[in-house]
Amino acid sequence: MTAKMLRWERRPDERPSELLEAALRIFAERGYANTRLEDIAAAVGVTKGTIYHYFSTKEELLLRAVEHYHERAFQPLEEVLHIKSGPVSSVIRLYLRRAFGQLDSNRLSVLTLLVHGVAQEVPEVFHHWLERGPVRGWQILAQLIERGKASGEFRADADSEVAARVTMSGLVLQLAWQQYAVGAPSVAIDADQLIDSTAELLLAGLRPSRAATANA
Amino acid sequence: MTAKMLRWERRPDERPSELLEAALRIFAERGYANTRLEDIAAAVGVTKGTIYHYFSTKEELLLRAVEHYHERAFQPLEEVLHIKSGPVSSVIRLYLRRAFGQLDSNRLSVLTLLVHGVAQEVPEVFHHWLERGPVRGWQILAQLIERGKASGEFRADADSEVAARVTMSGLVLQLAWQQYAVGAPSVAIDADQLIDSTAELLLAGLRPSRAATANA
DNA sequence: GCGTTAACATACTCGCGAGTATATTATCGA
DNA sequence: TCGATAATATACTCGCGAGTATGTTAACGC
Repeated sequence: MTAKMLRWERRPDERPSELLEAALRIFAERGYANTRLEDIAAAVGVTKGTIYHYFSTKEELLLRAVEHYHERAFQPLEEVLHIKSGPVSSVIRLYLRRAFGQLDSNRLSVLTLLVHGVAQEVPEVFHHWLERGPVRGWQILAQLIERGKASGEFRADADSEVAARVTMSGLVLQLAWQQYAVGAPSVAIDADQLIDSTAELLLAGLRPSRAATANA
Repeated sequence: MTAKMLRWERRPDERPSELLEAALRIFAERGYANTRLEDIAAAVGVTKGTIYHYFSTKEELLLRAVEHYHERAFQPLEEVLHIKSGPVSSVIRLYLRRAFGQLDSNRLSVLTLLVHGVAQEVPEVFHHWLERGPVRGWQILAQLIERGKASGEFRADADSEVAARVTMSGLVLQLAWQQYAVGAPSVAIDADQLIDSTAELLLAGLRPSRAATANA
């Protein structure tokens, strides 16, 4: 047994992302203002000073944490744009399930609440999140709808921009609120039902009516 | 000219609502954490001590301010449930316009961002807002959709719960984000187009398909 | 092995704002 | 008109946590 044990390690490469992930998690749990940098440091096993070695301010830490999350989150989503076979409806169903299904929607919800919380305090973070997150999200869906319009699968007079926006943000908000289902029972709903029903409603709204088809 | 002018008035009846309205406005502008009670007091022409004469804590002030807003906001919305003539579609269009149209959606957006900001700090306020605001909002719409299903105007297999939820929260979030259109230009959109297109998309999604009608 | 320095820790400052204790004064009732 | 007291102002406390200044040590290059 070594009398003098190694008390801490140098981890210049892993530290930053360790800190970013802990930061996002704890910020989301307790809120930005209620989280002390010491808490984040402790969660990683270091102290506050270390944070300031890598990040200049609490605000920057948050911004970088959000960036760090978006980097990974959007890869599987943008993939669906490469699917060219089969009806667009199926691609849309797949897209919505990938974006909001499974466990990761948990993080997404929590991040949504977090950034809204700092919208007035740190608007830059909120803007950044808006552009890299939701806007990208609905632009992908809008593209898919446009494709369906071009192929005749969807009504030509459908407003794809609005349809994409409302669908995506509706799901985002509903799922975010699920975090608070305890304490507000009337908010709770099954996530899969929410996603699937929404997809079907959207597709039904986009499908050409019989009348319009007859005209063509 | 009176040598000794009246420097302040006693207004035991008006003060509370004056304070509540100023509080909601300033909280929304600057965020809950960034707002000092002294600022709210100053906006009304009093000092911090006066606030503590009427409200026991900053948290209570926020809660009461949200309540105070909801009291007035939902009256015109619940009225539409009494409209029994004409197609349900028209009632739904009217409802969405009343809920989100005009200037008051401004307040609604700002309030939405505000309460999300305190979701982790002061969950009670958030829960309260959720139940009295959004939940009530989508329950009204769900009722209308159910009525349309009963009358055969809408598809019998439509998921009115999910349709109402996603439509309402989608609009809420989109309109809330409009507050930040400056600084994030790709978010900006015309509010009326947003509301009208959403209404048409929803109604198109609810209308029976020709096939289903033929079966009946 | 042995400086050197980057990666950490430790110990402070410092301002801010919620809450409180206390002083002042407007106004009502008798 | 004169207490009495509710409505307001004033002046403080006090804890908290971001940021900083300065130590300490792990690990790499030579």
